[in-house]
Parts: sequence; C-alpha cells; structure tokens
Amino acid sequence: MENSVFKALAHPARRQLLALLRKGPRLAGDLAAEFEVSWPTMSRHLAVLKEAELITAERQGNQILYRVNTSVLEDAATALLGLLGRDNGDDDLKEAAE
Amino acid sequence: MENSVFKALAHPARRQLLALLRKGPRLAGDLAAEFEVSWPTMSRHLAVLKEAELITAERQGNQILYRVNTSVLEDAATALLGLLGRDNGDDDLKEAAE
DNA sequence: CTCGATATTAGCATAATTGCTAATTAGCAG
DNA sequence: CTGCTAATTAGCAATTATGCTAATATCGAG
Repeated sequence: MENSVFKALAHPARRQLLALLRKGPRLAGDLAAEFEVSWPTMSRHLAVLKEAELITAERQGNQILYRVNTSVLEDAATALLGLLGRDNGDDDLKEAAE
Repeated sequence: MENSVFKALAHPARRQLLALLRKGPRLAGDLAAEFEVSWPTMSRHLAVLKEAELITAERQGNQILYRVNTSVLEDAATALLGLLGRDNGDDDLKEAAE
C-alpha cells in the first residue's frame, strides 16, 4: 500500500538507511554498524522498510543482504509529483486540472 | 525542516488534502466539508501541513484560505529522487558521504 | 456590545511508534 | 550434538499521533 511507504519514509533513520542502500546492497550488520542505534532497533527499521516493500532481503548464508526496491521508491516520488500537478516525465503542459 | 515534511506526508488525509489544494486555493470549511472527520480534526491536519510549510494560510475576512506551497513539495519529491541516485542532475556514485 | 458563522485551541482517551534489553531463531563450523 | 556469529522477535516503558467533544478566539453585521 502506498500509505505504508510514506509512513516508512517518515523516519529520518529510515531515509538515511535508504540513502546508504542506494549505493549498493549491504549486509544488515554492516548497516547497523553505521548507526548509533542498537542492533534490534536497526532491525526493526529494516522490517518497516521491508513491509513497505522499499527494500528486499536476501539470505547469504549466515547473514542477510538488503537492497533498495527502486520501483517502489520511484512510485512514491511520482505520487508526490502528482500532488504538484506534474508528472515524473519531463515538461508536459496538458494539465487540464480544472 | 525536511523531516517534518515527510512526517506531514505520512498521513493519508493530509496527502488527500494536498491533492485537493493542488487544484487551487480553498477555504478551510470547504476542505472540512469534503472529509468525514470532524472539523477540529481537519484543523489539526491543516496545522501540521502548515507547520511543515507545505501549505500557507491567508485570512479572508471571516474565513481562511489555504494554498499549497509548491516549492516545499517539490523539494520533498526531489529528496526522494535523490534517494534513487537519479535526481534532476545525473547519476554518479562518487558521493564521498562517509 | 451581542449574535451568528468560521475556525482554532484545550483537554482527554486511545492507538501507534520508537528504542531499549533479554530471549530466540537461523546457519555454519567443528 | 555443541558452540559461535548474525539477525530477528518478545516484552516493556516512554513518547508521539490521532480524533473526539467542549471551550475559545476572530470576524462581520446589526
């Protein structure tokens, strides 16, 4: 659902998490090490992002690899642009918004 | 702050409010009439949006006219696109963000 | 000033979020 | 199997968000 996406984006730590993952997939422990919060707290933030399908998880033996789900993030950005009356595309002025 | 913007966007009623305002400025009572929530509840949602500077308020005699603050909404959308690695600029991975 | 309409603020109850420590699961090595 | 590491889940306390009704402000008209 779209609502869970925006709710997931509401927390700064989770946006920061996405910013890190943007540069490439990373292990959960690796991510936790970058933040000051405790491991379980990080785990929960990851769970919220996963719930919103903003990220995906993949087991790699003992550890878990996370990566961004680009399309969902794109959809969110597009939704915001839609609130503006524009679209993700370029310049099109066919907005008969009345 | 950017955080308050995403927090404001986290509630579906507030996004819906923005969607209505996108089509043009509207009076508070006009907006309240469109929703099922009580008037004070609507007022609070408007206050949250105003706090995040996503909307502006202007007195018109007895009533209050609200309108979208386009630039702040644009900034939020841009921030999301930035999380994708492709914003208005181009793609580069040499972010020395460490 | 008083009245009626418009809108916000106060106060309260309920639900959701956040973040911690402790306990638990999952996988690998021996 | 036992031990070890990686990660999540359980349980708890504190904070914040949501939404209601009642009280309050603000404005225009009489």
